[in-house]
Amino acid sequence: MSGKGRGPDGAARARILVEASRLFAVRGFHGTSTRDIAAAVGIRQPTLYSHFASKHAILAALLDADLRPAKARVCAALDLDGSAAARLHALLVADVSAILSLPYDVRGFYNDEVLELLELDAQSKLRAELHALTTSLIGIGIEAGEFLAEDPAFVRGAITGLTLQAVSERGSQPSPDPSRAARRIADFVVRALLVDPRQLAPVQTASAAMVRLIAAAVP
Amino acid sequence: MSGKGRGPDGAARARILVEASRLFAVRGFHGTSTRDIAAAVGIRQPTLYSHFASKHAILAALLDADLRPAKARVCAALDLDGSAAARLHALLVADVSAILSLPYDVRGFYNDEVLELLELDAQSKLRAELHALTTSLIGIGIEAGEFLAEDPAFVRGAITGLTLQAVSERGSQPSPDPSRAARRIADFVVRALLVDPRQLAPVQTASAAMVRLIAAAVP
DNA sequence: ATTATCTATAGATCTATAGATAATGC
DNA sequence: ATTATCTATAGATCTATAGATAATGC
Repeated sequence: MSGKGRGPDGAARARILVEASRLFAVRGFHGTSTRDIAAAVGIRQPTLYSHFASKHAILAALLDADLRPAKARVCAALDLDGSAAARLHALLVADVSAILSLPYDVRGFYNDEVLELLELDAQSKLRAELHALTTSLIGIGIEAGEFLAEDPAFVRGAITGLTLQAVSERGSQPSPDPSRAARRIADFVVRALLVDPRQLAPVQTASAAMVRLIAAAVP
Repeated sequence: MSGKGRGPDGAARARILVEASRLFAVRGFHGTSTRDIAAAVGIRQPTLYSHFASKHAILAALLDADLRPAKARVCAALDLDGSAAARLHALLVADVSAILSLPYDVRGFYNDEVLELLELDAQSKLRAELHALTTSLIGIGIEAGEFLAEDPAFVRGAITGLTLQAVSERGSQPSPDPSRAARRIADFVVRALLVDPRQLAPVQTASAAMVRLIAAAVP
């Protein structure tokens, strides 16, 4: 299985994605060469092109692995019955848990700069949809009088920062207890938004069941 | 003054920093070539090297312009008398106002990846000191019973995310009203941390005078 | 005389392709 | 027979240096 041997189908591709995500996280997309990725995987540089059409295609595959399930989750949260606070809480728990459980180091994904690459139009559009759907859920909470009237885009910035912090602490290993870090973030955000912070406990209770529904909605 | 003319002393250097910051923000450090920077400034690529020893030196100068005053501010906030809540609030107002007033697009600065470059050891160390000082102020507030016992590093992640959001909304133009956005961020963070959210109003009052003291402490 | 700018270019990358080789499956 | 891997390399960059030129200051 060493030397010029072939690995099982798809295994090389999976390893390329894992190692590329780590390198992109530490040095950035442009700061990582295809030689760097190949060296981390233990293959020669041109062999990457048997698995991906281009370096951009590696990044696109990584972004899709993050964004596609995220879109399914936010759509599920918007379709649920219940208060906006409970749904936002459940969405955050499900989102952060899922991100911390990915086999990839996602620190490099939350960098708008990489999406500016023209070759990533589809991922850029998906990210914009995600942002719009998330802010609409925050807006529903504001209109219902559950949340303080903060700018939803501003709140989303805080969520992104908290998520990145959790992802950075985890480093490149999947988190041992993703849901603990996820609940902490969800609690922090919802408590900061609630008009009446004493509602946090009932919101947490309602959220728990919703988390499972949201997770089940991901293909 | 066009063609092969010389500009006033230091003007070219200042323009290089402004344009480089915009390009680094949009495409990242490694995604921006020295040709790109020169083209944005309107000079030839090798002329950059009359003003900076290397491409890294441009980034180092930009990071210093952000980090050095930030360190002076956090030291000033730690030296002030008063509650941790008021001092943290004032520090956030002063910090975010200063960042939004810089002539640079700082979106690319908050990317840990660029600091991994070995040539930026000094800036990396300065950033680490800043983080330690900020988290110590949060820790003081927790020990005093003013703040909920959130992990300070986690709170710092939220602050970073909120700041980046404000910086992204501003784009590459200095903000018309930096202190408004700054107060919004400070209010959000302090309200989320306070054990008793009704303390926000007195904290805001105490903060206002402190903001001036912190700003005056920057060389 | 000084120096900011220019042209020209060395030397080191980096992405991607072409075609050979060897391991597996039928 | 298929295909994952390899070696070799084309062609396009990219950073930085060398040395010429022209604008300013004394």
